[in-house]
Amino acid sequence: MTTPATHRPRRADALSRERIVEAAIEILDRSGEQALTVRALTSHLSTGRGAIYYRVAGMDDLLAAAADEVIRAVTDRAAGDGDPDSALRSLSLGIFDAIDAHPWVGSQLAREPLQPAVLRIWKCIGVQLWELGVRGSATADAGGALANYIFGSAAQFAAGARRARNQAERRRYLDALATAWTEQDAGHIVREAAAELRDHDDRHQFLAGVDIFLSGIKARAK
Amino acid sequence: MTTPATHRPRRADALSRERIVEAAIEILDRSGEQALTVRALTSHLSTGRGAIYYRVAGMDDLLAAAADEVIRAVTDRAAGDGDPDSALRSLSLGIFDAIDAHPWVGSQLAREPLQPAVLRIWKCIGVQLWELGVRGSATADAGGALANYIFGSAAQFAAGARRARNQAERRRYLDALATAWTEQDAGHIVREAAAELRDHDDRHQFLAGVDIFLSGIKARAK
DNA sequence: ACATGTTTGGACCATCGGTCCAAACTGATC
DNA sequence: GATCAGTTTGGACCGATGGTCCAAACATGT
Repeated sequence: MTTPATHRPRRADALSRERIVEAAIEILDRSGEQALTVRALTSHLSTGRGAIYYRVAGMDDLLAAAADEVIRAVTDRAAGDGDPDSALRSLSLGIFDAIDAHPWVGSQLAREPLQPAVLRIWKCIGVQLWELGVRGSATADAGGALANYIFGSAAQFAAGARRARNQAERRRYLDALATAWTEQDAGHIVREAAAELRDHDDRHQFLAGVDIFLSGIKARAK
Repeated sequence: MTTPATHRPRRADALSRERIVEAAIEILDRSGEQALTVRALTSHLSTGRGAIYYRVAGMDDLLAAAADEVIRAVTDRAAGDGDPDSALRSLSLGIFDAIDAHPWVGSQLAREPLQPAVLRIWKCIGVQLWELGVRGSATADAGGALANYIFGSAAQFAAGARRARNQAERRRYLDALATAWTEQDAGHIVREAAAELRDHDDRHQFLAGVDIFLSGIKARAK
């Protein structure tokens, strides 16, 4: 009576959720977040809107899936790294680099706590914290701290990267930040910090933050 | 020849940037981010679109101004608090509470690094770190760590608050998070953490994160 | 060959942010 | 008090968006 669902391609290169997500990532990487529209997808895949909404619940779903695709590669890679300390560091760095390569992931991570990519990161952190000997409610505290630090940095760096693709623009951006910082208040105190800010390295600063966090965990564990 | 610009109201309750921002905050608080449209503003202020774009550069400008309005109140209040440690704590808590009351601020903070509200927070943190004895490049590291932690938490909690206005929904949300966490992997390790997650208090966890960072900063200062 | 239920493409809708411009208004000037 | 110049304002308009819907096109099991 009923035909059980078997695979039934319609075109030579049949559409699939994977292919759609893949195309979405391509568009996001090439032209940024605001360029990922359902229309851009349809023309890129040379199909119609219905075909896409048949596989994907909507824009949110698509973005979440794309981010998860990128993040999964990172967490899978970082899972096996030696001691928990360096595992957490390499996980963090992996996420940082992934966002550096795909800025849109940064904004996406900060947008929605329940999305797969976020859960993935949470779990990865949770496991390493356990290895580190963190137990009980301290797990949620420490995990939340590190995860939220990562997400916050992700969003900020992503916005920075989006704004300043090349080195010159980046320079101008940091100058603007430092200037805005000083001119708002002539206090001598902020001066030095602003100067410091001017030539700092995002990647280095990010890792320093992770270390601060790890130090804090250990200091409180005693 | 030319008439120098004096104040020249057109209606009894003349429009002004302040009044527009105020109205925007009202809409955001009452109906959430997605409800703040230029059209909603015009009808709320019973005016036309041009009148708004005359005072405000666009949606981004408006959101940044609204967030700054909320954040300024917090930083002003926290500026005078005793020792740097408790000043940083009360600043963080102030931001947390502000976001609890105005969830949209959370998403906004994570969106754009150069916006006034973010600079305000950065400066506030920078000053207290100086008081704490942090100098040189450590300032940018520590400040960035704390600031990005705050922004990340802000966005995550904001998304949570948006999703779960009442207690029942909140309950369901945390359950979903814990369940998603466990079912993805049967590993015994994650179980405990997930259970812990189920009945945690956002505010408490947030403050714990701040303390972790403060511990870390002090541990590394030695 | 035929019937069946699945895939697909594109027309359509409401709505958005933003631009533009002519009318309405104000205060200064003659 | 009439005129004028510059400032504010309201709303028509535009292109584009996300999402819904449905009839045609199709592979498959009978």
